[in-house]
Amino acid sequence: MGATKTEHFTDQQNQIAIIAKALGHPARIAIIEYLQKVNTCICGDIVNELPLAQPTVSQHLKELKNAGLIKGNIEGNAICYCIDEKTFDVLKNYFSTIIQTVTNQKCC
Amino acid sequence: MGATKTEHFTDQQNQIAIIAKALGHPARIAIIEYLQKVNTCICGDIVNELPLAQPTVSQHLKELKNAGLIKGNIEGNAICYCIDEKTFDVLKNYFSTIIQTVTNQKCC
DNA sequence: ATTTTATATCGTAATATTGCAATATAAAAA
DNA sequence: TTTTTATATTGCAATATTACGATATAAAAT
Repeated sequence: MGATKTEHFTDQQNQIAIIAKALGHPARIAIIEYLQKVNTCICGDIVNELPLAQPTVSQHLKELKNAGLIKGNIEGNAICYCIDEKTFDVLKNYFSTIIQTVTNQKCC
Repeated sequence: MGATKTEHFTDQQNQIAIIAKALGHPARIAIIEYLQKVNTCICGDIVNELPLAQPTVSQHLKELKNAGLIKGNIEGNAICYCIDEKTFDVLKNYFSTIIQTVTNQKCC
């Protein structure tokens, strides 16, 4: 026990959960908001924006990248990061569908 | 070390992270999808829908409720659960803004 | 009153996450 | 070529999450 029982759920359920989980930390939200604010890919500079040590930031960036929320291109000795909208679109559409279905719910 | 440094981030960043985190588990996504499917509040019945023991489901329901994603009303000896769209709206709008900002990004 | 049904809480083991110092890597600058 | 700069990886301690058996609670049914 202790580990998530992913095998009991559908691929789509697991995929949505993985994306949501990656966004489930304020440092990672702060990274996304920074990339949104500068509105371009950023080479370097992310570590200085956050109140966390460099290895910690690197780890958070890796998780966002694994979930498909950001893209990273090597650019010399720096790495250019930017938001990958496609994955945000997946989430947005998923939530939109839920909201639409539920809006006229005959509920308590 | 080990604990999330919430105090370094804004209230909004923490709030979005808390909601996303609550959705970051396939069992909780499955619960949301079940509530969406039946399209009404459900009294009882959720435990039988999931491949997890009753205390585990109860715990997941509590987390969804704490994050504001579902509402629960006591109805006799059962509890009626349903989706709380307001919180999904918060997320949807948040992601919509990100997507809009980023769509014309001059990126790598 | 007792039993059943639905749900919550407690305790705890297994596992995962968070954060960082130390170190590694690899390109750029000197 | 040495140093600097940017980032990743490793290893580990602190903490959090996941899952569930056992047990508690409380209303409904008998």
